[in-house]
Amino acid sequence: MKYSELKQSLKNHKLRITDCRMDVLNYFQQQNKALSFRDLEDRFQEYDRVTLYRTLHSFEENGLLHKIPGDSGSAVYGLCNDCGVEAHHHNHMHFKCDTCGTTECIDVPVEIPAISLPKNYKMTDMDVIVNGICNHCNSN
Amino acid sequence: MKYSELKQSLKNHKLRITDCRMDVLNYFQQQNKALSFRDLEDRFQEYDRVTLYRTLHSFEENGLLHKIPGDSGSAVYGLCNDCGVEAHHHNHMHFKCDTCGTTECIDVPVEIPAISLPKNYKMTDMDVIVNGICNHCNSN
DNA sequence: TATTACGTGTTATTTTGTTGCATTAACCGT
DNA sequence: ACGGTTAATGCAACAAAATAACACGTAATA
Repeated sequence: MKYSELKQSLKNHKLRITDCRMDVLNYFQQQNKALSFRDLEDRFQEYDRVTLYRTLHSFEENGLLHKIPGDSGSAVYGLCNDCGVEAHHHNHMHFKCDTCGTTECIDVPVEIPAISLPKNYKMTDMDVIVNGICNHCNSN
Repeated sequence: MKYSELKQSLKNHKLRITDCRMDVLNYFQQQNKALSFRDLEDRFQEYDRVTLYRTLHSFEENGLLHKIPGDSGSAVYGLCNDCGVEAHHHNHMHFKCDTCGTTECIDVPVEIPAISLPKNYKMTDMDVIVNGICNHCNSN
């Protein structure tokens, strides 16, 4: 992704352009998978841990990243596609590979099935996490 | 739930009967919702932190509890209904209330919809987390 | 380019999770 | 009921993850 596009992406989400943010955003774009704080820490030793935490938080705050539910303990983040500063729309699902551990956002819109919730419950949103074998691991 | 039933439940999952385990299991039964380590730590100050960690782990190991995916960072656990020592069967879904933050296991079997995964992906399991307003918060 | 508001690095602190070891308690057979 | 074996507990130390405070530097705007 081009430098100018990254910059525009940050601007669109009302974030100032800084070295750290450009690098982190670029890394997410390149990797095209969900990343944890740990991943960033390993990759960007030139930036302070605290700065990386703040980068993730500001990205999440401004709709550039979304937290992906997982039972691993530490949070994992994925790029948002069409999220504005205010509202998130995540009609996609998440796929976690049992073999390599990678989590991806799959752009198959989730057909919300006719889930009959108990009386007086109201659904506003839904997360679907599919576990299995990803295309990469499956071809080995 | 009666003392003898709690005891039997522990035995069924090949766990020794101890004060801590009885109390924790009883608490899960009473609360009837997902609990975090933090919840236990607050409730049971008479037990050492380490013991509570180990209690959660042994319960999970032996199919008494299951970890529930969440984006909160720290893990949350829910009671298993029909899990044996070896295999977990979680065809139920999880509901997290936006208002009170409570996570519950809803015993509505999840009809796995016809999700068309991309080529070469293979699904083995699926987690569904529904966000919304729970029955309690909805009636206020 | 000067001002302002925000981002960064540093340090310190808090919270969270783990490991090793000595003591205690539960289980099982007799 | 007793005694031996094995597992659970508490304690202390440690390690890792996350947050807070503050001084300094830098991006945006006019």
